[in-house]
Amino acid sequence: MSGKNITAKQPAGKSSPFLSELTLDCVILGFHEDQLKVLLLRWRGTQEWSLPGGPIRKEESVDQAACRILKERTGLKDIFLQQFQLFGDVERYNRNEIKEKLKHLVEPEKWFERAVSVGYYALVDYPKVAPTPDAFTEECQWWGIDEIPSLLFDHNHLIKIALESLRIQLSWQPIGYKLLPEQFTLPELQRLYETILGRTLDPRNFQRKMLGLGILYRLETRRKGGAHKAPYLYRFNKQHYKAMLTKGSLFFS
Amino acid sequence: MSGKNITAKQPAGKSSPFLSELTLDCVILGFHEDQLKVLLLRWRGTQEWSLPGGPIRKEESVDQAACRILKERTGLKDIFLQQFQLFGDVERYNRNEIKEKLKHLVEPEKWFERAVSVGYYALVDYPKVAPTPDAFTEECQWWGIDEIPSLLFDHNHLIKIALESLRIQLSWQPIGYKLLPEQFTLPELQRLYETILGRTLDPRNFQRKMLGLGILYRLETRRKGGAHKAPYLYRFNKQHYKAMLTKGSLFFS
DNA sequence: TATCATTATGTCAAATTAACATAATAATAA
DNA sequence: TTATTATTATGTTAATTTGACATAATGATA
Repeated sequence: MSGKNITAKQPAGKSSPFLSELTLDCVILGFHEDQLKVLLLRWRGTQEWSLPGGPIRKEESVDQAACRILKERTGLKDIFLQQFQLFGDVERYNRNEIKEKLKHLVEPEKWFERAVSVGYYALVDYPKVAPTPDAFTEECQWWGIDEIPSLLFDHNHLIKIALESLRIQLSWQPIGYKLLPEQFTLPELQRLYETILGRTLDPRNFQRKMLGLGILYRLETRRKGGAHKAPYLYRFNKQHYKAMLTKGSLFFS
Repeated sequence: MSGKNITAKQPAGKSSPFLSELTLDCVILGFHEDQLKVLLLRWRGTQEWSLPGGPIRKEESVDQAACRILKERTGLKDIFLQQFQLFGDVERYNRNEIKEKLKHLVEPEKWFERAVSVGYYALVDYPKVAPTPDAFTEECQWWGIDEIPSLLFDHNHLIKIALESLRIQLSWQPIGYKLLPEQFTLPELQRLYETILGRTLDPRNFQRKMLGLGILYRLETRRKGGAHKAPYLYRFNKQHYKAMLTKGSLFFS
């Protein structure tokens, strides 16, 4: 979210003609029960939700800030994090409507005049996350991507753009497995792709394409437990992935 | 570039733990004599070059700032502008080596402690540009993309990333024509693609693919003047392009 | 009117994609 | 123990797209 900096000292540029505030917002995505989930925070004493986020420290790079925020909210590190866009509309942050909702937490005159925010999305393994609120919030919770309420700031828009970026990147790079545990079955991976892309895929074609990439390694073991044929387990194979990257493939011959 | 704000009032966050400075850098690309060109500025009294850019005004959105900077340096508006990345390394901006080079222009203690910069690239029609320096610079000039000197800040890196983004976008969307005049021939377009992608393309396959997109409109007239067969002129067709966009096309069936 | 440089164009083989149905099997119920 | 159920694993064929390839046409100039 873009609110954690609201206790910071008075905005710098009070006398400057230039804006000076930058925050970072994180669209943390998980996959659970065949549904994409996003981690949201509820602000103290309100029913208002927003994305996790906050300002960037002077001694850390923007990427490091994204890692830090992710770590603080989920307990996870070494996670796939992708910067996807800077959101720079003039009125995205400092709006009376928002200040009114949060006035018991922040005196309206303490707000920065403006804050621009850089969006990152993270792909995490759902059960590994320990959702943790920050100083301004009292609840940190997964929300189904189709059940998200109206959020503070421009965070509904941010999530929308994050998903569009994810879909595009997913068509280029096999990053889907990052939302799954280390070992997963092909049907699980397929359901994940279907969820993100929003349409069904043919299992035979999916398998051919996915295995054809040569980046998945089939294990000896199968996943047992269902009342049906036990599926093979797979793991992502970093070696093969690197080999694939060198090839490259695009629009023109 | 990230230097225009150096005369702004003292950095805000002097007492804040959070960074507060944001600038914008613009990779303005043109195409001339079968070469990609980028517009660079030479700083007053130095041989140091950088990208055009500057801080963002409080009353303008980040996109608007990009338009403004582009307009100021080239005289052009309504141009293809694409945000491609935020550059947020801690030491990208405030480095002794840079301050030393520009100390006759800016007192070293006047520099912001840190500035993060958002990169945009612009695709312009080369002959339409009127290169214009800003307050800190005395020369504004096109440079061949392969002849760029060592630039201030992280601008060499910025250009590299801009080109990578452009190549990727070019494989998705037929944006190449934006670097050409309103009317152009297929061989011209092909040479442009070859230049950006860095490899030769087969003219028959290129034509088939490009015309197959249905977004080019062949004019009656041909371009005369060369000692050879006169090529047809084409124009981009916005109608067809929109139709194409709705289709979508990706990795999975 | 011959020459030169460049443009315009078509075919075929190979690779990729889309569409489609059935046999295998782990768990559970009968 | 056997049958049932739900799900997984897998192969073929036609359609489409891609890659590789060479020649005839023509505007300007000599």
